[in-house]
Amino acid sequence: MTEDSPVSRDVRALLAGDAVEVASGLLGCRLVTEFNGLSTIVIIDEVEAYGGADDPASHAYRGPTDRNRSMFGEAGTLYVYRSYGVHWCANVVTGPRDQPSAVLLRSGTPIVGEETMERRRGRCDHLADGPGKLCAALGITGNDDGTSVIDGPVRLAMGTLPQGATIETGTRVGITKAVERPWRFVARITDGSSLNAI
DNA sequence: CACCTGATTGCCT
DNA sequence: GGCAATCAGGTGA
Repeated sequence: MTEDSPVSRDVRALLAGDAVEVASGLLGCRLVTEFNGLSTIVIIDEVEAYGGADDPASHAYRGPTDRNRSMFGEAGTLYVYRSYGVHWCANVVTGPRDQPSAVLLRSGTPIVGEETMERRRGRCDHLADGPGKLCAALGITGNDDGTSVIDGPVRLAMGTLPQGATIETGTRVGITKAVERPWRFVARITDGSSLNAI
């Protein structure tokens, strides 16, 4: 076991709580990848919280399966799943082991490696403003499922939102159960525009 | 083992 | 703004 750096200790502390508590704290944090020497970093600006047996909208609602196993791991585990048979979506697991709870990373503002993201996305706009797009831009795939955001290939780094940014809550997107819970968190600039607006 | 649905995206009208 | 694409996991027979 290696010693935590001050930064990773902060990340661990941040992820210790329940997903709903942790979610807004992830806004402003950096998501970092480096594959084949290509660095990419985004500022996380939209997330959603998912629970376990108490949350009918969660993949973990009915207990562990081959797909959702990572959600039952320790805080900081990455849960990557295939969406609509085409896209990858990434979550950061929070809270104690065997107590499923995770934050879906829905959107980010690119700050490093935009050129790499453009190539991976095959376009020059809307690089990471959606859960599937975010994974595509950062090169995150099912290979990264179960790895740690503390010391794995996909890392979380502490960060803050830009001056004047506010956090807006809303209902989760694309679900059909427990639709009323306000477990979606979006960072916005004071004029109401989204952080990643082109 | 067949059927159904989805924590989405991007193109078309 | 509407809708097709696309397929693996999950559910029920």
